Amino acid sequence: MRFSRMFVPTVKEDPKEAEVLSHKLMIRAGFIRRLASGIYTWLPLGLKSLRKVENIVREEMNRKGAQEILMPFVQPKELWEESGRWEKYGKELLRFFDRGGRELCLGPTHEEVVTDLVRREVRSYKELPITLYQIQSKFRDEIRPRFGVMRSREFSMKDAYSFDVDETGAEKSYMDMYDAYMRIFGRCGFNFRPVEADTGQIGGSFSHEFMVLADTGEDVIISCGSCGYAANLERAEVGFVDRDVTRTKGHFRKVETPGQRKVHEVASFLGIGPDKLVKTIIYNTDKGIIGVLVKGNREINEIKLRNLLALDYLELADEVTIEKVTGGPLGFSGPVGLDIPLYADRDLLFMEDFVIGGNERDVHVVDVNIEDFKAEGFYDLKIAEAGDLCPRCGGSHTSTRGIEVGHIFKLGLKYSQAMNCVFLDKEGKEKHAVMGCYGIGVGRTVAAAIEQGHDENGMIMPFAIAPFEVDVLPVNSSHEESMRVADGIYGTLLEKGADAVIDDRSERPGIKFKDCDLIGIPLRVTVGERNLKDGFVEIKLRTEKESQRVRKEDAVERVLNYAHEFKRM
RNA sequence: CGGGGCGUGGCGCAGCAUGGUUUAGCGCGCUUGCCUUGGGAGCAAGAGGUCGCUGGUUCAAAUCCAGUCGCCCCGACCA
Repeated sequence: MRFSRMFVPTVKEDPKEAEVLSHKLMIRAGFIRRLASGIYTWLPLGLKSLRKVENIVREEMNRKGAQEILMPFVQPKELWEESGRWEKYGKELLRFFDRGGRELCLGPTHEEVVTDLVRREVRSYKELPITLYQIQSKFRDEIRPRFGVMRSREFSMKDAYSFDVDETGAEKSYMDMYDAYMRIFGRCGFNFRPVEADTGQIGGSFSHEFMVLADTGEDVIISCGSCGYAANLERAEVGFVDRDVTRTKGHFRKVETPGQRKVHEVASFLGIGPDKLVKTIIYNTDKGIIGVLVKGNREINEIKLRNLLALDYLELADEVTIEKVTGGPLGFSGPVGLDIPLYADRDLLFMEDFVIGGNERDVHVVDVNIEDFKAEGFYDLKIAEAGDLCPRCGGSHTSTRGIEVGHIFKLGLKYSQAMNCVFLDKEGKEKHAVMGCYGIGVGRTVAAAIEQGHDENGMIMPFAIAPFEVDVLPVNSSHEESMRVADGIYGTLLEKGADAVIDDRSERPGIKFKDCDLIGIPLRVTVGERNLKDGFVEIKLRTEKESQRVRKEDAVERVLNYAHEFKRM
């Protein structure tokens, strides 16, 4: 490609609309432009990167025997009613009518369509297992789109669906996808981690998210420094060591705490640390009102709570409810004397003489122990933090931020049952297919690469997904010999299969250098009069500060060597 | 959906509290010419804005008021 002919609208100043780095850089480097909130056009450079990610995904999907299809973006209401999601999906599902009055939606995902396809066409166990995938636009009417293509409403996603005859097969399909994902994100050049994720209402035995590690990531990952344990914040378990605690029952007493509601207020009022307090949180659930106890300096993990009690509905109780149940106002609840089921975090087992609310205004109770009230049980109910114990090996948790680029999970029979996707097994009996589904946010993957690789000059794209591999840059385009040599190198690189661009614009060198850095092209061949006099050109890696002088005849080979090295990584 | 903010040439902003000397300005970008070519040059001459939209107040509105649309941020929500 000749730079002078390319549509690359780079911008010097940060766009007002962007907050996060990848978003700013993608706009500045001419990768994307916004059309409406959460809706973006991919410009040539961005699209090149996007396609490179897609191709890696395709190759690795195909390697595992998954087969590419392309399903419709617009889907009929009826299918969604069958799965029950027309009701459940909520406002993220964009619905509309066609001229005939038929109700449709824009596909936010394709379980319904693919299940419908397979149930129509697959009759026998002999046709299974099968994994189908597509790379398609999705639409989710996000409440608040943000961060450019990181969380947009219209976005490109690879979604794969596996159908198996039984659990064992489904697990094999799952592991195949797990492997494929490891290869995909490895090839993209990411520093990433698969982490255990919550399976949510979907159920199923396991699920993994693939997280690209980046300080600016939206998600928090908890991982163990000693063993391989890693999980997202929703899921991360906290280990514990059993130890004896000597406790005295029944020596608690009330104290006046006028106006002190919040943990830190009570703590500083009483002159103690917040970890000497126990918070009593009242929830409204589909199984009635419950109380949850957790150490004052920790937060309740509502996902764990939901899972523990198999709750469909869970919401903090309002003040009126709290007063009715506890007899005291918000901020003064405590377990002693409460007549609702109480679930306590395991921390309480190892606390002595702690402080709780007194269930009346301006009163707390000190020197309380777990024997002083009745809890249903003690469980892992808090949000994990760095420093907590690993549940597997007793090591220590660390916390990292990450960007979720892939998510795989076992669906089990959820859709095959709801939509009657059956086949005949060896015995001629009708069985439901066991399903799995596997997503990769393709656009988000490009953004993640930028979040992970950048400096003050712009993107530092991984070789495998950079829009170009090498930029041949004649310093002065009006200098004939420079242009001739640059053209020669560029032409040979193309012949040898490198994805090269030549910056033949008659811009001043500063502009060309800046653009090259901004776009994040991994390799640069600078052809300047100064070095050319002695028969030299320069090769510079985007990641390095200094460039190297090489004989102009050797330039192509050197570039190809680097390219070869990068590809092996 | 709640809270906050913004909307002025392509981009980034000033002007608006106190309406009128502003012919609506600045930086970047753009066009033409000269000059220049190792990190977003310089000089000169230009093009480009009914100040988001609608209505109102007023002799007079970018500026005040109301409505409306769009966008951004925080929160709630979320396969």
